[in-house]
Amino acid sequence: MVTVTAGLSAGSETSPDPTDELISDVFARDCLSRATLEDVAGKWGILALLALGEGELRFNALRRRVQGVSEKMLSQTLQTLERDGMLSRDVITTIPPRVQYSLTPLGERVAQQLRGLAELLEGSVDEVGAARAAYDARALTG
Amino acid sequence: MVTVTAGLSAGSETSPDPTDELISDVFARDCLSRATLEDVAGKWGILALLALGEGELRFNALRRRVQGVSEKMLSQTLQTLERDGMLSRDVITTIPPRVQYSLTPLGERVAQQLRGLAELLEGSVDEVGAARAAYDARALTG
DNA sequence: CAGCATCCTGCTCGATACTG
DNA sequence: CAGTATCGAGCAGGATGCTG
Repeated sequence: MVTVTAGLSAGSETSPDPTDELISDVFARDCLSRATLEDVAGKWGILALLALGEGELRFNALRRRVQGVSEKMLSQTLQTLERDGMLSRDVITTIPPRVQYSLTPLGERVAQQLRGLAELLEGSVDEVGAARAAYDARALTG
Repeated sequence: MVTVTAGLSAGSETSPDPTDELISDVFARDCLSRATLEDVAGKWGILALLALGEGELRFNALRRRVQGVSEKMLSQTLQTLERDGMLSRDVITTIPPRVQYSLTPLGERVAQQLRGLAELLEGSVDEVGAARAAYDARALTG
């Protein structure tokens, strides 16, 4: 795996694997793909993207959908995701003001991946619950 | 969407949608699926699962693969994922001691989803980079 | 309604040192 | 090698109040 992180070839670059077409690597500390992964997969990022995957929403509707998120964190999360090109923010200057959030094509693709993950986990609650119970029982008995 | 979080039916449960077979919901604050989502999608959780998706690894090998993770955080992350039934920890009592980490079937399924996400993002670095540049330029010019 | 600014808490995380 | 224990800094994140 090539781990060049800024698109620049290192002085001693030797093309280790010609079949490898990716120049970005989520395992590399300073790679943009890893930073994006953290934005997208963060606690609130996932839920915001999943919610918008169901259709565009206004700020407070989003806030109600993503239970437990504070105004501050939702605002912050949305700004980060907008900066990463995952969603677009459309201001309708009326009184009262309205702001519609919707996914970009890139955001849609990411949301689709996240949906798969969320559905898998929602369908595995029993399995996870059993695993936790077994683990905790083990911890008690040694 | 039914948002029962513990498999218990609320007193006023009215079966809002008969076609909905899921009883867990990642959007619900206290649902186990959401907790699991946070464990799995956390900063280090994703990378640990992705690394193990390439094959079983020992502690320090995992630590080298997941660049930037501290000993403490890796240990903590692995414990959480083991508790959730995503991976298994096999101790080989030799001197020096060896511990092999490998994915469970559930972990494999989760890792597969994460791989799709990671590959998508690795392939979108240019798009994300451009989006960030545009966003930052906007912020400067007002 | 859709936010930003401010303050403040506490939990996350990294560094360091020690154990089997 | 594979961790655990402890400590301290810093950032995540909640509460509150204000603006357009």
